[in-house]
Amino acid sequence: MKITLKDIAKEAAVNVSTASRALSGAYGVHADTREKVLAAAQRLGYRPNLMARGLVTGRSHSIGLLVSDIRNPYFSEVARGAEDAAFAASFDLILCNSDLNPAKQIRYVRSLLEKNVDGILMNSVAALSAEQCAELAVCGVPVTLLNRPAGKYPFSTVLGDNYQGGRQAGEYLVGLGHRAIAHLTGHRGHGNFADRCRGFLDAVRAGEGMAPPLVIRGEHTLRGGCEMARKLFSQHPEVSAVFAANDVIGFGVLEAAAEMNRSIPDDVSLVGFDNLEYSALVHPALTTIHQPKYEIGRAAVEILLRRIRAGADTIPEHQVFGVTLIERQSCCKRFPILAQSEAAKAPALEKV
Amino acid sequence: MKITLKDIAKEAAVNVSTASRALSGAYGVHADTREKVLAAAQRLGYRPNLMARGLVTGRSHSIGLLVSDIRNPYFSEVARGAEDAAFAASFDLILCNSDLNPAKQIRYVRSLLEKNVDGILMNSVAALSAEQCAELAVCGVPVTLLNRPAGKYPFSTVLGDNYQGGRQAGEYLVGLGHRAIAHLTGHRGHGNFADRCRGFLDAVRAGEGMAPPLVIRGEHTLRGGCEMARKLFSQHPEVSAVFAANDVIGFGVLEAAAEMNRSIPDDVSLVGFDNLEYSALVHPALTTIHQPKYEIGRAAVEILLRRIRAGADTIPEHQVFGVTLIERQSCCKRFPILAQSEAAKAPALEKV
DNA sequence: GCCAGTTCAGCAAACGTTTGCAACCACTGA
DNA sequence: TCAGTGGTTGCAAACGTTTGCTGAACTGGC
Repeated sequence: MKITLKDIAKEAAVNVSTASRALSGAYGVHADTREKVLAAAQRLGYRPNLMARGLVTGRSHSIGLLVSDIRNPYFSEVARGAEDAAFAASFDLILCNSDLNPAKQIRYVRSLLEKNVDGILMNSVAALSAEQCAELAVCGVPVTLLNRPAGKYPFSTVLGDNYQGGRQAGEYLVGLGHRAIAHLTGHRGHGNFADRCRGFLDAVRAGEGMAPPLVIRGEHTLRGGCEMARKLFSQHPEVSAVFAANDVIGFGVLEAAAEMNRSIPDDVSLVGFDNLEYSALVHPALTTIHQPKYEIGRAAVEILLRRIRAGADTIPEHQVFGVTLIERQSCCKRFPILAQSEAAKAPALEKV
Repeated sequence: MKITLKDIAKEAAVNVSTASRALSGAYGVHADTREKVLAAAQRLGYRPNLMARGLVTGRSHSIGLLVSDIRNPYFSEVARGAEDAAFAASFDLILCNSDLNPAKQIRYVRSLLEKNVDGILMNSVAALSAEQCAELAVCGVPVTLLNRPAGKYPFSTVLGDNYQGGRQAGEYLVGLGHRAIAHLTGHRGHGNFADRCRGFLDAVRAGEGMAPPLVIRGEHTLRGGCEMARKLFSQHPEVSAVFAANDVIGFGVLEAAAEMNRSIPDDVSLVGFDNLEYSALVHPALTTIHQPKYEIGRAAVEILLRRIRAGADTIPEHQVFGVTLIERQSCCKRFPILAQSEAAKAPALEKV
């Protein structure tokens, strides 16, 4: 039923090898012959079988995309950028949702390798054991990490400038006059969150008359953000500003604030990180650090493709994207005098 | 470098064919032999090459997922459900973003067929020409449509109950006392939108003393919703309730309302469709028709898998999921007397 | 008219599996 | 003893490509 190279070779009265060369546009086939073959292929509606081709070339023209959850709008935006870049290079993208579960991650990686993907794009290797990382490092296909530092492994990386973003958020809140600021973030071990936190702390510590910054850790989800904010609002009423390590956590803060009748921005100012599409729609619209998510996805596959073409043993490439603060309605100024008096009477905050 | 079946056959001192049978668990290989082969495979870290297997079996163990845009939270939720179901069956999912562009769609489909996918999950075939649909219908792999009716083609379908959803929305608004209600929807040709519209119109027409319902069409995006709402608010001040054909359009209405100082729900009530995660977070939280998106994705691949196993020439399967209205803060009651007087003095609305 | 060089086409092996078929062996029952 | 049987294994073809190698045909220079 399916038209193969043999069929079109017969139709064009040439050998399969000649047909193959004609179709691939290889040098060394006569113009007339090529014409004949092309016509035959056209007539019969020939479509090459990529599995057969892949078997001999060792290439599958596909790459794996391993994210924690595609429902996270951060990743769906990254995925779209990645897919567009892949499509442009006629590669295709195999989607995997790992939930950051190491067993699932490694199972996905193995399955991708069995399928002979030409490269792997991964969200994180943080949860993987050292052996698993080592397995990944020597698996024979290039790997690039999305928004995570590579550590000591030979992976390429593409990141937003998390340190600078954290710093911008901190400086902005300090500049607004806030003196008691909290940071709501994920559990330890997320490289990008760690950098955001460092930037934030550096900015706050550089401020004048600041209460020591408070860092609360929890799930980096809406639910987690909500829980952290509840705790914060009830235990630390002196805090007048919050930096959420991502917008989704920030949405949770909004929810908790509504629940507990704390007005944002009047009672507490809030800045997020990522600038998701929905951050402009929530109430109040979220002031946040913009990360070029689509571009990160696109750059990640471009780097991957370069390495695929160059051979897997080339040195990894690293790209970091600048970030910018987007001012919306979730922050307001705090009068210095009030801030100072509050900071003075504030109890000692948990030091990080 | 890569370990093949031949290597483990040599290691276990048997023939490749025996090794193959042992590993596939086929009947007819002695327990001792199987043990030996399994041990060898384990020792050498054997991983089968799925392209080679696919070449002979004709199966790739992968399915294509063709959506308009994965950034649309509706589709990322569906995609997650689909991927989970595929993963459970050790199939994998190739992600394609078509933007509903027919040329892109057909290019994706061809590319998927070249890769020998075992089935295709598609968002829509509405934009495809008759020939393109026919090509798809006879392509040799089963196709299931997501949230779109199949028309006359032999595709399976999985949908939310769009008619009932539209009807529920309409009845709810009528029950609240609204007498002049508008519907903001996408352009003609979207089967699911058409059903929502029909349900809505039936509900409104069944109401007492209703102004003829107004239907406005535009892009089914946030931007489109915003534009339609601007037009609506300025040209039809008598309208006291809006049914948006999906939540994203509804978000646009929210934006336009904020811009034009129309309060939702005090001036106009709004109900959406889909119940996206963010619909609970916008302000005011959106009353909407809930569709089980994750389950739709999962059911779609389960249907697809059943058809793959049964053979492509089996008859298509259709599944429709119930929908429910989720009451939040975007609607309020309208006093009948006021509604009637307004309906009375309302100019004739555009009839659809 | 001959030879070297170039262009083009075909042959066949290879990629790593699965699977139909044949061969072998050890029994069993007559 | 021997045919028949059933369980186990091996041989080889097949899947649809790509590609190195060989050789034929043609070209042009002497």
